[in-house]
Amino acid sequence: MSLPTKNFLKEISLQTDHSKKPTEKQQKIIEAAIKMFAEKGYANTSTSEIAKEAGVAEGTIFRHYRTKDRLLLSILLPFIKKSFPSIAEGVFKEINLDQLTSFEAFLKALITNRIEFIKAHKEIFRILIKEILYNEKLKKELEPFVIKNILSRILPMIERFKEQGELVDLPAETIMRILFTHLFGYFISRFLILPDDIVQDEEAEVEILVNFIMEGLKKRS
Amino acid sequence: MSLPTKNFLKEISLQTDHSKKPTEKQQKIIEAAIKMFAEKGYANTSTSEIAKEAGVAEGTIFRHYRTKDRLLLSILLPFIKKSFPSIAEGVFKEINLDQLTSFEAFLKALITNRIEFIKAHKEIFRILIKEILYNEKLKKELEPFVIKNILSRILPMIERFKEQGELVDLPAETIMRILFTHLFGYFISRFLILPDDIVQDEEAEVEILVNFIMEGLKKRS
Amino acid sequence: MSLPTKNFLKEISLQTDHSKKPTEKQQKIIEAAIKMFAEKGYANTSTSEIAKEAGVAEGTIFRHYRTKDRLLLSILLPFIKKSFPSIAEGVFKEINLDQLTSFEAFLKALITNRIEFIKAHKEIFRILIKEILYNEKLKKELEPFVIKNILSRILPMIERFKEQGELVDLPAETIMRILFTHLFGYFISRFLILPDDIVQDEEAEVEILVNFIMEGLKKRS
Amino acid sequence: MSLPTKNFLKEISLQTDHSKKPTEKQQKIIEAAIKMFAEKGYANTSTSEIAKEAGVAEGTIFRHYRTKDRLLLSILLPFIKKSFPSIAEGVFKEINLDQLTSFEAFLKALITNRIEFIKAHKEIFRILIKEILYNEKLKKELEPFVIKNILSRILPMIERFKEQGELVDLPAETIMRILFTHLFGYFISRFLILPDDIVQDEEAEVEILVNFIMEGLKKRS
DNA sequence: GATGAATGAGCTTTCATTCAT
DNA sequence: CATGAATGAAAGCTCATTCAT
Repeated sequence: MSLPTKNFLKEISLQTDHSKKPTEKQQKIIEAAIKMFAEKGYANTSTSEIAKEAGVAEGTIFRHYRTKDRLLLSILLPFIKKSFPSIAEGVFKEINLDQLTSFEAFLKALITNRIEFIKAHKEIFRILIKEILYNEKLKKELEPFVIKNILSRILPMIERFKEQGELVDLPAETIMRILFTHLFGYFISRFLILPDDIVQDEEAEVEILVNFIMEGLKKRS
Repeated sequence: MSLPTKNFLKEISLQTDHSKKPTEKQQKIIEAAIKMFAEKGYANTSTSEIAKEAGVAEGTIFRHYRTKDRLLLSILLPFIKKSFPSIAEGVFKEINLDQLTSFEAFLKALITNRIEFIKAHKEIFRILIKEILYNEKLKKELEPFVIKNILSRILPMIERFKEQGELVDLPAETIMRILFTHLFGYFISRFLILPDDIVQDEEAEVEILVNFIMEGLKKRS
Repeated sequence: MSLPTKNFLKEISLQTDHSKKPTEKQQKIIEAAIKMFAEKGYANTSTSEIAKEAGVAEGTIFRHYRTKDRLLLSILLPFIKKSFPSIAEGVFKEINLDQLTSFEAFLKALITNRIEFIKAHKEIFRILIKEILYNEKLKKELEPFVIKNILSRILPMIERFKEQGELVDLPAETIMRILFTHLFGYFISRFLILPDDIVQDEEAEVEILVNFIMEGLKKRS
Repeated sequence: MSLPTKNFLKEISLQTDHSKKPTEKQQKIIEAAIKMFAEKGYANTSTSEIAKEAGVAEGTIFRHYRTKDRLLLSILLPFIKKSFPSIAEGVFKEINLDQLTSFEAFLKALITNRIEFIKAHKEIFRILIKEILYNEKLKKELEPFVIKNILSRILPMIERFKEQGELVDLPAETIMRILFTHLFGYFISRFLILPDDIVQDEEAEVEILVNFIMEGLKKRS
């Protein structure tokens, strides 16, 4: 895949101008593409397969999305915008941060929020992860974007809780990395590798996960 | 990719018949393929690229490996044989299990051992993970193999330590799943997503990781 | 060549679904393929040669016929349907059988009819014969079809004329075989080996041929 | 197939210089090639298949025969020399022509002789016919050779018997063509299309065949 | 806007042939 | 002599993309 633009962020905002409502055919195409990309991966899915699955002519795909690349981006970009940048914002909006007296409460809110989000967009999440891993280019282009949006928001949060004496005495970046490694790893394991319905008691699952991380990160006395 | 055989395990043992020493060119081909598959993924790498990278004619690849599929398997199968089946065996051989009085010690030995193994074959690990995620077929064929080899060995171990009162009072399968999710997730995050040299103090890293998991899994008093 | 189906007869009827009108390019492709297959044989003709001859892109061939195999079948199947099953039917339709008082008259009608048919499709006939000889698989798949359609129609005819005392006292199968051997042999010699225009007086030719066969087969007194 | 020489006849005599006895490996190669060419046709048989069947290395084939073409010729040329040029000679040698008072006796001797010859070299005969039909070039190069050798010998014979009043009053060329068409057609039908062992009583078969032809060709009173 | 025929670049694979050992 | 690794040209085929209708 050769991404059509060098400036990923600009592309995202340009893409936003798609204020026009998608036609019924467009909807069908997107649905078909999501299904097949998630199943077989972008590179293993041909546009003709998508067209057949969507019940449209192959030309129709290109009329709307110009290239296969942009079809992928049309799926991923809205998802990325809704997920990464707001990774904390979403939390912040739904929770009154001031009332979060503990890092544990913050973490629980964050994880619950993200799990729900991924569950609501499971297939697109799968596509994104697969392509990040498979496609060095996409990964590279996403990296600064993620760093800017996630790190910049979470790091201060960590600093604050460190000051409050809630977290282990490690550099904030290290804590960040540990947190990220485990959370991200958890999401991939759970949503890309394990069977779909393995977790039954979601609340208990989050409880364990938070406990897990907290015990690893909380200040040792 | 259409895997050339239905019986993955048989294929593995047949593949062992590599009694003939590989040519110099064969070595070059394998090296080039590993490099490119790890970088761009199997589906995004053409055999002509591999040939060019290896400095051989494209025909030479097919003289030795018959298909692109089998080239991939030639890389993955030896790795799988060395990694999955022995995931605990390796640990058992190097450590005197009887002396492992605690689950923590066992976990530390296991993780250290596997990290070293992956570090020694980082690129092949990347290829394997990428293809497992990207290629539903490979995943499906690997699943029973993994279940048989990993679960059957680790589960008894967990039972034992549960009986010794070291582990949280959850079903062994749940503990297993939690352990797997986090370890696997950790490996993927660390070796496929984060930059190569982010971990400097490996011993401390394992310490944190084990601590992390132990705190989450140990018996709560 | 690996024929795409096991059931030749089914394939034939499926193929009939050619309800869509062929494109102009499709027509060109078929014409070019017929010309080149007849000239050089299927195996010695490359799809790129056909494309060049037809004045289309190579991809166009595969868009319409999926494989080189099916291109060949697209040419042969309609011909087979029109030729073999009706080998006698065509005769029966055009001639009032009841009025055929003699085997000689029947034979003459049959031969005249088939010669005209082959002359009208000389190139396809050549392709078919060549492939039957060259391609064991095609021959095998065609065999039961031919037996069913030809033998079952001609044998009763022979029996009838034997009863009328017109034919030599040999088993009907033997007469059938002799007839077949000579007719088929004649067609191959004439249309595949001898120059195109060697026969000038067609009527005389048939006369000689029928005479030839009749003298060999008629009842000896 | 691109025949390696323009002058077929010269090639034949050059080839004769192979007075050296073939090695055991050469024998194996020739046998394997004959078997596979007869079965699948020249174009559908790869040199590596031949090598495997013969139990030699692929290089060995090329060491002895330089090209795949020449391997084919090594098989066909001796056969052609023994068959076509002597088509009558063989007859002449074995039979005392002067004693042949009738065309029928000549024909019977000729046919019996040729049937035995083909039966002794059935596979090579098949290869030759297949390639003559499949390969326009070979056919073209063989044509003058055949004309020169066959026509020049049989035509005078026909003239002679015509003068003796044994044959129908048609131009000798026409009689020749009819004879050729039927004989050649008969051989192809019998040895390439019908099953191997369909003829049980060979003597009766020849009897019928000769009768067949004679009745067609003999002088009508 | 929607279609699907047409394209051509590029893919995997085959194969006759060469040549160092 | 025999081998088989290596070659590269050409084969059949796929696929994203274009464009006339």
